[in-house]
Amino acid sequence: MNTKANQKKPQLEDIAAALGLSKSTVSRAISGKGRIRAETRERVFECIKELNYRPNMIAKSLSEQKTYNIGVVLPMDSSEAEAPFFQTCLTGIAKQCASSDYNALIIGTERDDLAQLTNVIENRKVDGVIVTRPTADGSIEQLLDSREMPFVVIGRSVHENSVVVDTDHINGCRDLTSYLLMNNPPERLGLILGSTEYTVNKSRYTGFMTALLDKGAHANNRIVFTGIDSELKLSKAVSILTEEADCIVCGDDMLCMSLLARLSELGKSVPQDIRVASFYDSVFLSRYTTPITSLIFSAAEVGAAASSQLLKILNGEASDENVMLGYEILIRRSTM
Amino acid sequence: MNTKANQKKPQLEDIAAALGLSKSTVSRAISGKGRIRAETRERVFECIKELNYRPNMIAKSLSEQKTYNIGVVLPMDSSEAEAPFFQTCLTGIAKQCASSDYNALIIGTERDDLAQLTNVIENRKVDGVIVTRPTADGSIEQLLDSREMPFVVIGRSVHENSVVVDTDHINGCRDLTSYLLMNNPPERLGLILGSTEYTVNKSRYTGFMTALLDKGAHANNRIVFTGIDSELKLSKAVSILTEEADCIVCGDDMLCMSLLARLSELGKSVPQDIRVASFYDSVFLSRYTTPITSLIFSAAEVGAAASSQLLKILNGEASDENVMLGYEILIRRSTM
DNA sequence: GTGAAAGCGCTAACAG
DNA sequence: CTGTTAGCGCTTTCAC
Repeated sequence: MNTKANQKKPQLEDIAAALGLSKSTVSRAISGKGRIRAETRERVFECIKELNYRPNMIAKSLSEQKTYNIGVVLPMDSSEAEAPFFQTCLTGIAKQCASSDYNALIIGTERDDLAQLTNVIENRKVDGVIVTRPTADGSIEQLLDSREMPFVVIGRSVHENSVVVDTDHINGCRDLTSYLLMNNPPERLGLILGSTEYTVNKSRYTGFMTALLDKGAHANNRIVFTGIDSELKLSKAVSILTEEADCIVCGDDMLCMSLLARLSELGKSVPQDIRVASFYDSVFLSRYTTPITSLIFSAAEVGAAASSQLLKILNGEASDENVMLGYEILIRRSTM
Repeated sequence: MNTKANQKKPQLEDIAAALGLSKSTVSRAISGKGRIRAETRERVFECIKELNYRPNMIAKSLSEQKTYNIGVVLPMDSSEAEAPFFQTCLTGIAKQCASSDYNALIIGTERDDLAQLTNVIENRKVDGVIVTRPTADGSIEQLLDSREMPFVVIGRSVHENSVVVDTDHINGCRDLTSYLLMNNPPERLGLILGSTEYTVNKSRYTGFMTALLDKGAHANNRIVFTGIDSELKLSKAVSILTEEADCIVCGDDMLCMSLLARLSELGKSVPQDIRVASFYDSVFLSRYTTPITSLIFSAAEVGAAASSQLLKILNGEASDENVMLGYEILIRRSTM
């Protein structure tokens, strides 16, 4: 019961001494690498518990040239900083990392400012990186690739060597659009998509267009808007849409929320005057006055899957395969 | 121009050799500690640039027993995972850290599950911690304190030795409530606050009550609800509020959003039938159909201030003083 | 003002 | 199967 005194953190050497073994034997017992007698391992584990030993990760890091951290590239532009997707995604990443003794380290990017990323790479603070929102120019992946930093991209990447984890946005958006075209088909179906800077919006566009093709219809270009990345553009788009569309699909939750606010200002009500659906759901839309029909998928699962892939790569389990996750479509009042 | 070949990362030794100096001298030149001739330092810096040297942070860590990481304790309960405050706050933290060669490492907590935090502490992955949402039992701070991990708390803490960075919620909520009581005073002012688990909600309650006291009024307890932490409780509260209140103040943006959805279901319109204000603003409310009057402050600034304080503490600049940040009140249509 | 050498705590050959 | 010995790359006494 003298555990209260001598509170110095025990290290490999201490437990080796206590057992009359050498550091390396203890190290092997812990790592499970190399030959070791089962009984010895038992004794080591017991002792570890008794002395409450925890390895010093920094020393381990230096020796193994690994940090046991993965970087998470997150958009920090004020326009995106509040988007629920990234936060929820981070939840999944953190949880998955925790189950492998890894931790998630934040890397903020603003527009094309990759300073934080560059620093993290140069300071060797992470073993790998998850890119949560790839951009159209692939600059993030390019940087990562040139520095030989393993990475996984969430969403479609323009970069060739990327391992990708994504929701099937193309088919998802196609299905949602098809649904709209089937049931009580709108006369004039409009679309609003966010910045063309982000690859996900290209997938969404493709899905939308494919659904139209399937139906033998074609888009009314006057009411199909892409690259809506400012309130001004949105404003212009909405003023046309309210006149000429009877149903609008939005690229994501944030955009949809803005759209809904505009519609309300103009005295248009959903779904009576105009129906609305969204290609991404979040609490913004599920709790909206009129719950919004939307494509729904778990950002947390996406994050977890991305971590899982990255960790496999880092462990040499060469799983450089892409992962495509599912989705559901939730029909809510906004399109009834 | 032979920089392309020999792409091994240079280290202290290399630049020492190139200059005919010793590692220790170079180290001193970089750190600025100890005596060193100005000219020597110049030469070292030049060489560093030329060879594009970056110190190995892991080695530095081991030697200095520092990680150059700070942990950010973030709620990951599904109920909070989408709350904009934390994400925006993280933005500020990351930015501030980046400017000091530090990085932010995510620590998720769910309810009273402090497993991730415990692991991070035991694995010595961070030098200090920022707690973004202190709970009523002070368990996080207690753990941190017992492990002698420096930390800063965002929001009021029940723990004595905490350094606190906070918005002045008490006065903020008092001012907002006072405003409501002054201009076109409601007959029956209701309140809805979130979980009593979180200290911030206590501050808000205090502010609300103080405003009533100031006015010589007292609360109508039938329409003052605290501890609303589930849809069920909210539902019950709302059914009473719609009958008995003509103006409602909400604890935060998430709660307010839920309230607004309920009101809408019940056919009540804001502000005609009932006025609504919120003790915290976010994109949820500013872009709502009817923009909501609310207390507004910069989560990013809060995060930045917290990092800044923590970094000072870590640098021994013993700034264990609390920081209280300002706020504004934004009057919007919901209370007109 | 500068250099030599001893760590920081762990892992990984290489011997035995 | 286990012990010995070198590192990993930087910081930091302690001499000179």
